[in-house]
Order: sequence, then structure tokens, then C-alpha cells
Amino acid sequence: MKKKTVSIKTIAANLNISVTTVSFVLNGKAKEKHISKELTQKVLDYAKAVNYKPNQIAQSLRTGKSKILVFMVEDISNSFFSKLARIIEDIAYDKGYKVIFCSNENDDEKSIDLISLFKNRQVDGFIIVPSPGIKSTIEELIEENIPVVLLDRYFAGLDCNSVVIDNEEATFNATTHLIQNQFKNIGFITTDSDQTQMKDRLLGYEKAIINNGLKPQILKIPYNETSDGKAKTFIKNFMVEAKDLDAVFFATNYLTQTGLEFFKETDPQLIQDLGIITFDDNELFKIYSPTITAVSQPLVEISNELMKLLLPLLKRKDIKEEPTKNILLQAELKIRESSGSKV
Amino acid sequence: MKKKTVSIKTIAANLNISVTTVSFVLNGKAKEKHISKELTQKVLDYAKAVNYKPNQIAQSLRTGKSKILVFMVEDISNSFFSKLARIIEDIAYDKGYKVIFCSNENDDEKSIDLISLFKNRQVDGFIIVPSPGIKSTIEELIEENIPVVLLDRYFAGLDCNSVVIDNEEATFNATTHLIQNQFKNIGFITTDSDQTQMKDRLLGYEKAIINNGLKPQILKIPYNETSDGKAKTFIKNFMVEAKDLDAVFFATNYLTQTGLEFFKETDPQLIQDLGIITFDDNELFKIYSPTITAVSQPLVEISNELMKLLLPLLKRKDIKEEPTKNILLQAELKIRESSGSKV
DNA sequence: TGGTTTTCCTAAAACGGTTTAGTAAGTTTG
DNA sequence: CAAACTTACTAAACCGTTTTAGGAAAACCA
Repeated sequence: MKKKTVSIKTIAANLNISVTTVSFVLNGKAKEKHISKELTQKVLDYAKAVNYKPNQIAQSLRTGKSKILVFMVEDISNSFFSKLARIIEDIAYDKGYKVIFCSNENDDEKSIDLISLFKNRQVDGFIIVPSPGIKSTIEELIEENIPVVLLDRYFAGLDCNSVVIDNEEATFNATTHLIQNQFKNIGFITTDSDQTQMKDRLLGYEKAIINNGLKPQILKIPYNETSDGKAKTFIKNFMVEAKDLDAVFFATNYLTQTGLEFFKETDPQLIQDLGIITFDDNELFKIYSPTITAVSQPLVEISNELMKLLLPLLKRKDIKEEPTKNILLQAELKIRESSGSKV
Repeated sequence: MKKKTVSIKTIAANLNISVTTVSFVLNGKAKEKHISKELTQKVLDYAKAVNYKPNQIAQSLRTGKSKILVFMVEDISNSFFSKLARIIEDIAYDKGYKVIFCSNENDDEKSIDLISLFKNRQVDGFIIVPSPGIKSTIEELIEENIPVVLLDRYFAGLDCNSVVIDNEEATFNATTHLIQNQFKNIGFITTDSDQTQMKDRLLGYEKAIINNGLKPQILKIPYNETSDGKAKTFIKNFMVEAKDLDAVFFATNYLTQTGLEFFKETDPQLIQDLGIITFDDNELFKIYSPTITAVSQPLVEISNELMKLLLPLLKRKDIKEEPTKNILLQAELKIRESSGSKV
């Protein structure tokens, strides 16, 4: 039923030579180890003939390298992350690495569990969208000489590679754009997170608002209450309390979804009348009515930079030989109908 | 720098006992192997104290089990698949399995490469959304006693576990719904794929159309031309040739996106005037204007059934001991504004 | 000619576990 | 009291590689 798989040992036995020789040849060390041309060719031909594929597990055990990377995000079903995953997958496979994706739900315990799990599996490197409280866990990884690159957010005072976008600049520009289009009362709907990406987004908004002598109107939804039902109540109350809003800026994609859903349910006309900008683009925003202006993160660039940081680390004996880099990328404001002047 | 990891060997040495004993205890075989209560406890305590975590690679090499599953889909960035991934991830982790996701782009060569790659990595099982020409590859997997469950589509005449939805019934119902709402000229926009899921969707549409004495109007876009630009041209020509259409049914989610985008660009009013139904739901469809009627696949149910098929196989020495099952699930028609009567 | 290199190849250890096949005591049994 | 179990533990093989440390023969050198 199960035909036995060919191993180096069977090759060696069948050719009447030692496994060492076979291993050398198959690893391209024939020259270096003075294996004769003829024998080298014989081994290569035979290996091909029997379709020999090395057992990666055995290789991993011996070398300590698994050729597996971990891509840990908040939620792989969130389109921002799944789009990134798709690109990273391609680059990694191209370089001979497989990728395990996992979702930490921005939860510390889950993150820590997952990281520990994967360390025992000897993964070669991590790309992590870190939950708020795992600074020390990341630090440990680095001390243990395991390659890590942070994504989307980082920890102040932690010397770790990272790729993030210029969130402050992005929301500053987007808010300014709204203001230039005559919006005077721009609400900012965000989570109450302390993480850098959210703090910076808020900062950019506030800066633009203050710069223009306007009044900030901010709704911070507790992170654990962002599930659909609850978030809607927060938004509802916010819209009432700050009732003269003429525009809203959603600081992250799932809030946009909830917000639009709330508008649609209670007062669809709002979607036409309000200025709307959202963080994170979505294919459907350009076919919405009105089309929705969005801060679009450069997915391909982010992925490329991530791998450009990670790959050299994977080659190093000591990751400290590679200088840590913090890459800051610019987001693009996709100006569409929803942020157009309504007056 | 790198504190050495504790292995069974170090535990054994430090407690002055054999690795065998340690292994037995840690694998819960203390009773069965007559290890005394005291020693058992001593080992457990010590292992905990030094935070021993078994090296999964070594375990895998010896046992042949990697505790890794592969979830191979067409494109992990497609929301249908990433949503499934998220649910499957949770179930799998709960059962002690990690999941590697990969995208085969519905391409045979890529699928075959990936499968071969993962076999060498001793993955324990596969969930596969198969590309059209890998029937024999799947067959080989089964012959080699490797657990596989097919998803979304299957191969006629191949005895392999599968979870698919009743595509024919779904499009039949959806089309009938349009007809009941007075639409008389319903176009069906699909790919020219021969795969079961697409064939069945077309079948359901045709059946409903014929049943009601209407005329089928079908656009089959060549699969390799579904990239944005080209697909739009096909749709454009279709809309001209079949110019009296009063409704369109998109057979899969990326076609919907392209179609709506085309409408939006050329004649936004069409989106209001045409009856529209799409296969595969999206959170944004319920906040679109009009809200879009969609055939919604039961993601949680699909995931549960997949794992219900896969998990027992993973336990078997011989997968043939487990009867193969073909699960057929019903999709749900989410009736929204876009399919409402326009007369 | 004898010593040194070079060429060609291999035995055996190692990676970190699991598992088979024991052994040496103590305990029952007939 | 000897035979047969039971209990408590372990040595060693094994999974499939990589890699270190050599060995024997051939080639080179002085």
C-alpha cells in the first residue's frame, strides 16, 4: 500500500557506497570533498531516477533549520492581513521557505503561547504583528538569536527590526484633505488602544485639526468591545453627542464596516451627506456609492521590506551582526467621492 | 547568549535516571510502564521547573507525525478562503495541530509542487481546494495513506472525502428568486471552468431558467483572463450583445467585484436598475446601495465538517479504515435590495 | 627513497526524541 | 521452595539527515 520512501540510506546501499558520500554529493559538496566526477554523476542520476526527496524533518533536526517562517497577525481573515499574507507567501516560497500563518487576536496570552509553540518547532524566523504586552517576549526571541521583524506597530525602546507605515503623516494628510474640502466638524472614530499604530493615527488627526483651529471630536471604542453589536452603540451615542459632525474618519477597517453598517441601518442618507474617510482600503470601496476615500497601505512594499529585513537575518549565525532597521513607509490617500466637498 | 535548551537528556542526567524513564513519564505512560509514583512526580516537577518543552522536530522524525496540516486554497487573500482559514486555524490549534496555508492559484503545476513539498515535510493531512488536473495526484496521496479532504469542488469517480456546498441547488434557488421578482432576462456571468463547483452553478441557473420558459444568457470568461482589465472587456461585450438584460448573476466573488466596478465606471445607474445576485457574501454587501443579494456559504459549518472528516483520519494507521464521506451542505440565499422587483 | 600532499571515500557521532527488548529485584502461586 | 508474575527501571536501536575525523591509495616533492 505505502511504497517505502527512498532515503539516503537506500541510495547508498543500492550503489554500494556510504551515506556520507551520497549526502556530500546531494548537497553539492562533491568538489570540495573530492568525490570523483563519475561517482558524483552516478549518485545524481540515481537520485533523480528514484525521485529522491530529502526528508526535511531529519534535515531540520540535524541542522536546526526548519525553513519555516511564522507570519503572526491579529486576524488572518482581516483583508489587510490576508492580502499581505498572499504576497509574503510568494516571496518566501521563492526563497525556499514555507510560511505558517496564525492569528493572535491582539491577545498577549495567545501571542506568547504561539511564539513558544513555534520555537519548539524550530521555525527559522518570525514576522509579528505584536499584541500590546509582548515586548519582553520579543526581547527574549532576540536574545535567543531568533530572527524577528515587527509589522504594523512596534515597541518604544525595543531595538527590533520593524516595518510600519507613517500613520501620523497618513491621518494628518487625510484629515487636512477633509478640511480643505470645507469639512469643519470631523469626528475621529478609533479604538482606545495604546499601541503605536493607533496612537499615531490619532496624533495625526489631532495635529491637523488643531493646526486649522478646529475642535477634535474623538470616539475611542474599548478594544474588547469592538464586536459588532457593542461598537454600534458607541457610534450611535457618539453621533448624538457630537451631533453637528459633517465628516467621520474611521481609524481602522473593521470600525469602518461597523460604522457604515450603522449608518445604513439608521439613516442611509448620512452616508451621502457626511464626509467619510477610512483607514485601510478595500476593493469594494471604489465601487461603493459614494466611492469611499481611503488611506491605502502599500501592501507590496510592506511585504518586500519585511522580507528584505528577514532574509539576511536567516543567513546569519548571530543576528546581531545585522544592524536592526526600522522601515517607515508612506501610505497613499486614495481620494474618492466620499471626501468630496458637500457644500 | 543563547541559553541551551533543556532536552530529555539533560533532565535524565540531572535526575540521574535514564532518558527512557523520562520519556515514559512525560508521555503519560508512567502507569503502564510501572514507573513509581514518587519518581513520576519528581520528573514532572523537574520538567516543569526547567520549563521543558519537547522538540517537535525530533518527535516528528521518530514518530513520523508532524502535527501540521496543510490548507491549500486557490488564493488565501480571497475573503472566502481567508475566512475559512481563520475558523480552521482555531479548530486545528485546539486539537494540537498547526496549519500551513498555501495558495495554488488553481494551477496544477503549483498544486503538485506544493503537495510534494509538504509530503517531504511529513505533514499529517491535507485540506485541498483542488486545481482541475490533480485528480491523480490526490489519488496518489490516498494510496500513500495520507489523509486528504477536498473542499469546494471534487473529482467525479475519485473516492475521496469532500465537503462541498450544493451549488446547483443554490443557483437554482437564487435564479428562481429573481424570476419570482419579475426578472425576465437574467444573465449569468461565470468562468469557463470545467470544475464541479462552476459546472453545478451553471446547471442550477439553466435549470431555473428553462423551468420558467426563459432564455439563458451566459457569459463564460476564460479562466486565465479573469484578471481585472480583461474580464471587464468580456463583461462589456456581453452587456452589449445581450442588451435587454434586466438582471445579472455573478457566479463567483471576484467576478462580482469586476462586474460592479465595470458598471460603476460606465453606467452607475445600472447598479440600481439591474437585478443583481452574487455568489459568495461579503460584509460590505449589506451596506452597499443597494444592498446586494448574495448566496452565502456556511463558513463555520464547512470548517467544522472539514475537520470532522480530517481528524479521525489522522488517528488511523490505515486511512481506508475510515469510510470516505462526501458532505453536501446547503448555501443560504441572503435576500437584499439588489434582487428586489424593479417594476 | 621516504616523507608530504592530495584525492577519494567512509565510519561513526550527533540532532532529540520514542520504543523495543530487556534485567534485576520483589511478590505470588501451587 | 521453585516457578511464574509483577514491579521498577534502563540500554540500545531507531527515525533520516549532516558533519567530523580519519584511512588508504595515489601523486608529488626533495
